Amino acid sequence: MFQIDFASRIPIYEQICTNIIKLASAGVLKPGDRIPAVRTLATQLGINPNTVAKSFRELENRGYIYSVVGRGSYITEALSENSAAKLLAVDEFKGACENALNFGVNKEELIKIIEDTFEGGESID
Amino acid sequence: MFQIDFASRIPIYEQICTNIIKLASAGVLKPGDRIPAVRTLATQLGINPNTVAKSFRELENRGYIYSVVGRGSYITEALSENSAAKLLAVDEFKGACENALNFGVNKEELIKIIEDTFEGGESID
Amino acid sequence: MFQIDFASRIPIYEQICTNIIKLASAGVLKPGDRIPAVRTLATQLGINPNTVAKSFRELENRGYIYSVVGRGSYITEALSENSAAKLLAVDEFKGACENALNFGVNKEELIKIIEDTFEGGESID
Amino acid sequence: MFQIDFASRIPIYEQICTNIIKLASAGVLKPGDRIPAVRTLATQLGINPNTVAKSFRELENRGYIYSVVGRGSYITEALSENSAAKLLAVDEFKGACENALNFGVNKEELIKIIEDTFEGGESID
DNA sequence: GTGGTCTAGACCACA
DNA sequence: GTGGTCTAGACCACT
Repeated sequence: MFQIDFASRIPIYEQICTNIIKLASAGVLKPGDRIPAVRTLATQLGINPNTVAKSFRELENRGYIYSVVGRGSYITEALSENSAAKLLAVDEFKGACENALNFGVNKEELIKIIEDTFEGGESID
Repeated sequence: MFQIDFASRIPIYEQICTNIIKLASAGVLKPGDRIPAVRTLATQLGINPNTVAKSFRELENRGYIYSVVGRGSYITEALSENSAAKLLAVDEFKGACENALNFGVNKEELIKIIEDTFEGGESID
Repeated sequence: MFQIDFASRIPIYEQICTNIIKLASAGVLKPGDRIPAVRTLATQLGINPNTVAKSFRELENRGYIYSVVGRGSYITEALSENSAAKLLAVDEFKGACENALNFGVNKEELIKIIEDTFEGGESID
Repeated sequence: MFQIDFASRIPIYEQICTNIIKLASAGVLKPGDRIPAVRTLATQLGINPNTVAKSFRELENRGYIYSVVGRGSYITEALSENSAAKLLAVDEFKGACENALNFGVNKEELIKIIEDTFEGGESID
């Protein structure tokens, strides 16, 4: 299904969340689809079931999946092909934003970049 | 000089790093400038000197300051007001911006994120 | 695993770094291998866990190991038996050798230095 | 006379020692020459006289200079043009030697390099 | 006085 | 159990 980067500092449970979102962005997982059982996925990835369970709990909290006892976990409408990619893009944008702030780029500069981007982008269509 | 947010999940030593980078990016600290002594800053911020020392070590590893025993710590050229790091941050921001545009995030959403970021981050005062 | 020379002027944390590098260069530790936990090693060596943690952080900065919370620390590819670092060390040695020759240091003197170095350093046992 | 690198981690007093040895290697300072007074040199270099005094003490301990109260410090025969360069070369060689040891280069390899170097080098003459 | 090293504790998130 | 962060002390070499 996907791989865990054990060398990464990003918690495994978070990598699982991101990967499921990515699979949804790619259209591999669609709303209503059943995702693998906790134990199955844990075995596949070679990690502790508790860790997988934690990521499912996290995804459920965010409203991206819902779990039914005894049946499994399912993708919700909130994690459709387009919304998933959008979520990742927004996350990346947030990170870049904070980074820019730290290096003293001022707000106006950033807003100008946004406006340039949107102007250029919209005229292409 | 700046304030530490003890309620934040971001480690104190990292907050110190970020704040020094911000001060340099804002032009308050210039290359060659001496930054306050470990113990002095620790007292000012109301934290343990070891924590301050840790952030100085971190900044030194990143090449932003250099420390000399018996003399103090100094800002390097790498941390000038218009450093390469700043340009990189702007570039990354541009990329994230385009990506967000491609995935249909609208302009207002992005501007809101910027405003949230700058609100939370601007504790330099 | 190895011994710390408490009488040495070389910081303990640096001795740990060096010893791990030596073990890896000797092929005892291979890329992917897990190194002992901070607390375990600290107990074995009879030192404070913080000191061990510091050396692990240092090794991680140099790219020789990577640490993951909850899992442990692992040797990276950069620290393989025939790593680039080793080749670099050999190159540096060659340069120093030629330089010594140019300044009239005689062969016996150099060989004596080598023997002194290897005598002091070979506490891997 | 020479410059101090304040950004370097090498203690200033040691930089002074090395620089005086270098000047002797270059033939600028010859045995019997008087080296500048502690206070003069301190002012020139922009450092504390205590630091200069310490390096002079160090050089005197190594037998490279001798100081006469009220008259100044003088280069000894031990620091002649050739011997000085040799000392530096030996120091560099020692460092390279330790480094090679750390990366698991074995003694025989190093000795082979030395022999190759001396073979190649002596036939050039 | 400066930063660097080390110890002996504590609490946290993650697995 | 793992590593990461933080505090409160101490001693050291260097300026």
